Amino acid sequence: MCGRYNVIDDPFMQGLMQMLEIDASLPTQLNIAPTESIPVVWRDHSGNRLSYMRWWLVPAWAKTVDTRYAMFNARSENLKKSRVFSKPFRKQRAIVPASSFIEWQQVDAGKQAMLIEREQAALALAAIYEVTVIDGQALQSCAIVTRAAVPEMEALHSRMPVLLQPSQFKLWLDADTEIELDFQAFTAGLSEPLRATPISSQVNDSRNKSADVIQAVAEPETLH
DNA sequence: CCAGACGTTGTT
DNA sequence: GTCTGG
DNA sequence: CCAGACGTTGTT
DNA sequence: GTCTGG
Repeated sequence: MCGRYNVIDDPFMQGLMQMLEIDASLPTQLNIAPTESIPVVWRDHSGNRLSYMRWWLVPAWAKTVDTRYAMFNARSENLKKSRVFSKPFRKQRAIVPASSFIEWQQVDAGKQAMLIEREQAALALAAIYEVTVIDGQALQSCAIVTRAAVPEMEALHSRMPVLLQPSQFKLWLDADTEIELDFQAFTAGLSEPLRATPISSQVNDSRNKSADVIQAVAEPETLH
């Protein structure tokens, strides 16, 4: 999973942007949902670049934008064989900077939203992007790559976004490098603990962009 | 060879 | 139940 | 991802 | 763009 996340303009995010060699800060965006426009770091011959892309990948051949298929995530296990994902996986890999992401944990009472974050750093989510000509206009769109949850997170949810370490940034963004399905980040354990905080159900409504959406409703738990 | 169709995730 | 919008 | 809307015919 | 069918 990874169907909702946050960007917060704080020192952790600024530090991540610096590591990504992007000379810009990202404005705070809370409760970002699929189909919204999100900041994405990708690489071309001139170096790393920042673009805003539609968070819902549009296939290269599509003539229109639609949401019939769930393309805001891309399973890492399927990147190579999928007709939609194979070219982006080979040549169009990207990083989505995130302060935290949201998981809904199934509990007896229903679903509890959990905010997942690192304690002392922002997150680099692995992504792929595509460029599609729609009505004569080039549209950039992207999907966040997912993987099986690490054991520490399984109780919360069975899937999670692929988290990249700074040492992997260059390799992942380099279009000339071939990445295989056994890429470390698809299967690695946690390099640092994650913190999971139960938050208000106000986050459920993607139209709610107020600070209330990251309000804790119980004590955080450290996953390690 | 060309024509024409094709795309997905997470959850139950 | 299924599709659309954010 | 979740929330919220969604339907039809025959007739004027 | 890439695969399948003829």
